[in-house]
Amino acid sequence: MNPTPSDEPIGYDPSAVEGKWQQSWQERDTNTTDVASAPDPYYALMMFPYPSAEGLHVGNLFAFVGNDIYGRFQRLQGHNVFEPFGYDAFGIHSENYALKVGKHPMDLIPQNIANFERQVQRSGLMVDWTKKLSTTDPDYYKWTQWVFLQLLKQGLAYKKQAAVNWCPSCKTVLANEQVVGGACERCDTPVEQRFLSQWFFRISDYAQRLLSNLDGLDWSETTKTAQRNWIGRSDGAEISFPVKKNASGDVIRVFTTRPDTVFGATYLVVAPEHPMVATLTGGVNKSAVDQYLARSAKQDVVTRKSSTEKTGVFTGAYATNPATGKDIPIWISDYVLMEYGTGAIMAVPGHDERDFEFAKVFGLPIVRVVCAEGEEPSAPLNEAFTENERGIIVNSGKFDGMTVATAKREIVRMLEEKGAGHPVVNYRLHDWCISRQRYWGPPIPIIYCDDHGAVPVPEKDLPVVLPYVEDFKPDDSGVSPLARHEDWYRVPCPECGKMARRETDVSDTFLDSAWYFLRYPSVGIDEVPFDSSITKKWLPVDSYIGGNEHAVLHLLYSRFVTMVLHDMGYIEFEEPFKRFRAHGLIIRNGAKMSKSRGNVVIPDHYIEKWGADAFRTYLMFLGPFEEGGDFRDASISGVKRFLDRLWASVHSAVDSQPMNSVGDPGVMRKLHQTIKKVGDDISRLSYNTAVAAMMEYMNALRRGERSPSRVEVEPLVQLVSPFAPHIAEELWEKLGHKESVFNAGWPVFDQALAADERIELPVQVNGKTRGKLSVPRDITQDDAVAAALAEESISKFLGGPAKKIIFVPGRLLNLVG
RNA sequence: GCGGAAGUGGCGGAAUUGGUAGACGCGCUGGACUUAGGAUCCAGUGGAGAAAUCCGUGGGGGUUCGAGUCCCCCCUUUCGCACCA
Repeated sequence: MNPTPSDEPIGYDPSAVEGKWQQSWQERDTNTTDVASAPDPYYALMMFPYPSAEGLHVGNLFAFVGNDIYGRFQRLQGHNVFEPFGYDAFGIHSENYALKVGKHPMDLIPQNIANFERQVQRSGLMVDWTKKLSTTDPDYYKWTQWVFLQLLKQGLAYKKQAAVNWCPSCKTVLANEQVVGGACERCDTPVEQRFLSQWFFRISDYAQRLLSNLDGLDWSETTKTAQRNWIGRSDGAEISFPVKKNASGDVIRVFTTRPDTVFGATYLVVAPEHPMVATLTGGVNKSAVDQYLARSAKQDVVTRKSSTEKTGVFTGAYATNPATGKDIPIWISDYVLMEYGTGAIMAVPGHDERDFEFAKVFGLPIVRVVCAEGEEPSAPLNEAFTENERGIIVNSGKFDGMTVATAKREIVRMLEEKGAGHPVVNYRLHDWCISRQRYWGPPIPIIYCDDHGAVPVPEKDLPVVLPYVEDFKPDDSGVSPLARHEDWYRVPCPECGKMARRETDVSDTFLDSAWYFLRYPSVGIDEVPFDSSITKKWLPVDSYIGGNEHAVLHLLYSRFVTMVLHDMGYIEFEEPFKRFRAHGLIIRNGAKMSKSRGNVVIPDHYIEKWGADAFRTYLMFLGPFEEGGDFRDASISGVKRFLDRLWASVHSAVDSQPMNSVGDPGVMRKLHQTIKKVGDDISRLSYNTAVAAMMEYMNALRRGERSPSRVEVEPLVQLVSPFAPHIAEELWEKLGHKESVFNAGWPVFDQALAADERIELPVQVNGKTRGKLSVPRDITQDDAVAAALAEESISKFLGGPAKKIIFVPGRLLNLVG
């Protein structure tokens, strides 16, 4: 006789079990991957974290566990899984924090990493710790500097004086991507404009390739969309407007996506920073223009980009509209941006909202050149008519009557014949500014020599080590703190040996993370950044999981760097991540977790109380992995109860039953259905439903106080192992196995055992469910109808004979009266 | 403004192709065991109704034998981008 469940000791002590197995994994190298000779490599990568001083929070853990489950599942499928871990520890975030607490980042970061690592280890990830990296390690950033030199070699790194975003609080330049709504992404301070000499990467050269390749990637659709929008391809034309005033043959080139409206271009507008402003401006207008330029130069970027109020000034000059032959005035306004297109536009107030507004403010002519069907060409415009789907061209000479699409093509052809225009594709994507006037980053490996200019540091001299300096605080000078350390920056020129000066700026953290996935498998190899045969074996990354906040920046930069290294012949692939899935965000009380809200959850005490296994499983159970969910500690107990019942079931099965016990047919059917479902669900990261399926099976195992037998419960240990690895190992051992459960493979799914021979067939009358019939799975339509009509509770809804019968074999019967 | 995602019980959420709406868990209710239970186990649990039955997936239309799922309009929330010509 089996003991009744209520007499069993229920519940187990997670900390003892988890400590035991974490130690065992370490001693037995269970999680170490043989990168050199693994026969069936699978690279399961997660985005490496910034090791903050607060430590790991549940948002990090949610992502790591999601990846870990996927990696462990792939291992159970027979792959040699490589799951590395590292730290993205350079950057403003670390540095600002170090300043705040009055410590040096070189002292602080190792402490943070140690704390972080303790937490990560405690959560039971299948990480190969022999391949750990930190971007702040000279052995790593040596190669980050090498990457910079490769881009330089390819002509893809260049220095230019440019208007850059300057955060007066962080005292550094920000990339366009780090400016959110005109303010610093990090501290919300309004960003100012400064003119500094900066290093840029020519990512815009790769815009089309970065865009086209997206189609072939197995990535979350939302991420691909974000990248497409960021790259921002727009098809249009460049049109030249000869300047009337001077005889030197100057032309103003404009970019437009609406060449079909060129007959309605009644004035031109150039950006205040446009190089031709000075030559255009004459006599009486000069003082007004100077005033306007001074005003907009002073204005911070926030106000300029956020206010839609139109301001501007007339230059006094005119240009000729190549379509109409008429002279039109040239204005200056800050609603035209120098960084997009040519920095000049043709204004078509009839068909562009911004131009319309501007024309209204300054009383400029508004001409209609597009009509809706049935509308009079002379109909006045009370607002810009921008609907181009149904638009018909009017007041445009021989082009009248054409659709917008046709006119676009024909008018560009006409302009081309006149030499006044040609089709052009423009991208929103700008070159990547990588200079940072800060301390905490890899020094850019350049030496400035009076005779030889900017000389790259020879590769043999890498790394250019970031020196330990006490005063690493940035100042308002616009140069890095390293520029205050002459003993560091005074070095001989590599070309001629004459005293020269190091570049004192450091590079953007996004450069650190743009290639780390290439390094992981080759960690420990000092001669090269990534060994070619190991790289060929492990890359591109098979599965990459990370946050959608990096949908644009990190993922785009990584793709760019990978393409460049591919073009240089270092690697054989040009896309680094075959498959990418963005995980969701864990929120708390309906709000995003943040320090300012004080709702950040640190996992430590949850793990202490419930165990890592229960906590991991709970995180995966609280909502769809790709959407995230609300963290509420209320329902952890349900998951722990599930693990307790698993524990009790295995113990009772092993302790009180013979080895050759047989399973109940109904339970075994459910088991095989569960094996199938859990495997399918994990494959598509539907972890919450996988957990639900296992719980459902557990309910079936113990329904009516039955004691499950060994064959019923043993495979469940394997199914649960990706989620709750420690208890799975313990129970696997209890079941008599000597090897790790992660070397045991996935339970074999038997289709025949999973099939139900009888099913509950829902019967509808006129589309409303009126009953269920227990019938053989392969029942014929006639038999099903007969059985349905025999049921008084069903047939009573059907007045007479059924006029129509819809029968979906095995699924449903619908009788239409 | 543009683009994406989403609105389902008291709560978190299921429903892979149009086919039993509410799996699984929390909570709640009842019971068992117990000196006790905020432990454990079993069972029940969308709403209304004594029942038959009716009503139910943000709101309103539509397609269909059948709609949470498809189409049109509207409302709400949320995340990106935003004077990009």
